Amino acid sequence: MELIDFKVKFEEAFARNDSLVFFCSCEIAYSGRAEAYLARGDRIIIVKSDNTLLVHQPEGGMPINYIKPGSKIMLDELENHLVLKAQNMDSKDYLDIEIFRIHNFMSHKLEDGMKQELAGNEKDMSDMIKEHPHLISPDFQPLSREEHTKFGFIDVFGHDKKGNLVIIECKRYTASLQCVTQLRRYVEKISELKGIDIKRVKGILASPSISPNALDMLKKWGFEWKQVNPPKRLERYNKDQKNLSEW
Amino acid sequence: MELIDFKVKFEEAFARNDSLVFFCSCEIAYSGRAEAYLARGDRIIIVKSDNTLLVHQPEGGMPINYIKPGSKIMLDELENHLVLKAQNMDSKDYLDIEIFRIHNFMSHKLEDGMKQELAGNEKDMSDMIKEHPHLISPDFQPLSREEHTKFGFIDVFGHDKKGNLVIIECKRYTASLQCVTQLRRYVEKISELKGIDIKRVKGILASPSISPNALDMLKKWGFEWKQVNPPKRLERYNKDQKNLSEW
DNA sequence: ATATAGATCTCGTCA
DNA sequence: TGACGAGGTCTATAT
Repeated sequence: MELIDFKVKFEEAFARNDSLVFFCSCEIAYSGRAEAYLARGDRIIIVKSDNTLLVHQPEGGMPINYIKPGSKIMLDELENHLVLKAQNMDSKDYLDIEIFRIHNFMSHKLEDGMKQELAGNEKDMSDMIKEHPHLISPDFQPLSREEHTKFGFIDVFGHDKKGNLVIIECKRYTASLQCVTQLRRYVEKISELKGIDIKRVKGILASPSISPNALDMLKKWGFEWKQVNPPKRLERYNKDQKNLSEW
Repeated sequence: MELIDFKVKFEEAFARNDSLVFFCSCEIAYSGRAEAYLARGDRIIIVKSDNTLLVHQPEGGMPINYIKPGSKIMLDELENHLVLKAQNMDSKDYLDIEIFRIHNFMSHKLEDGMKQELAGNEKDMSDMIKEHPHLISPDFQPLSREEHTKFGFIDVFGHDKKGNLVIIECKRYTASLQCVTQLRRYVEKISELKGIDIKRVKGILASPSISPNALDMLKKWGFEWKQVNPPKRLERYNKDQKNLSEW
């Protein structure tokens, strides 16, 4: 496709507020929170109806460049090529795409107001622990599942039969050193805020697995690890789907 | 475009190992590290030559669904619609896209082996501090900029004129509570590993700004904050670009 | 607006 | 391969 034809089509589609995608050979400069340069090559460029811009290379899961929703986008014509400029004033990001050749272009008005339902995140996991406290120990009595309170962002909070406070930090993946320091910070904060001897505040890390160093540090600080797997509410639905398709 | 025509084009392009993009009306189920369901709507679907699959809604910067590079992808024909299935065995992720209508389709073999050059990341910042230690204090004498050693992943390591060890943690953005606990962990580890009184190990957090709570905790633990902005090597190049375009 | 932490985080790097 | 931390992280939530 000739650049000049592309320019017309781009501007028509952009004016209609279509979503548009094109394949091109381009060179890219980014300036904003960092500075970046990407030499010439073939890329997939997406401009959404909310003025999000994404640049993908032909391999890899992440965009190599992007500019956030609500940016200013304009296509300028230079002597022998085009420059697609995107600027986001909020984040102070600037992206310049010098376009030398267009391989393909397409645009369409897309209609979609759906939101994804998701299960198996950390919130679901802390809900599960509060509902089934025996997953932690027969001794554990949950009081609340607080997210954002003045006491901190504790996942599950409760006590044991000896009258100790119990703070549980959930992780849906292998717990790392960072998770242990997070738990430590909460235990110290609660002890300080409630004026309770830190020996009476028990910290428990609940996760499907834990790294060796994290476990060392956890024990060193007198905390416990309890193996808990995150819940998957929709699993059966998907199993059915898969079984169906296998036949 | 008819579904049956799309199926032919998709399979031809997929066999050629093209990158391909299409707009469609679809319904999506995901099962893997979590479980998700997305009701019918118009989306942008990208299949890359490395068998990455991305699903974008017409608004927003992030993909609503995706499957990592190296997945198995197949397009099945059902009674009145198609199902695009993507499976990644490594990450145990399964994505089923039920396709009811195709709005547009395009494919092309894309050639790109370029890597992006990026400046202004945390590594650049720690390099800058090692080169210009006065950014921290006239007292600071850097010894090394280690990344991954047995002592931890300390950004800049050195000493002051009183013979104290100095550990610097750099952050290119506003430092949070987490950054302080990270610094604390490094200071404790170094003190322990080198058998040095923890009072002789100074922790310094270098960042453009710091949250009030993080600063409180930092002071409480006897650490210091030093305001340092991350470097931007290519800034002038981009400034020139911008000036150019403004004329 | 800022602060805080999760994420189907992803990605690089090193032991 | 697992562990660890950065990221132009992004996004959601609460203050």
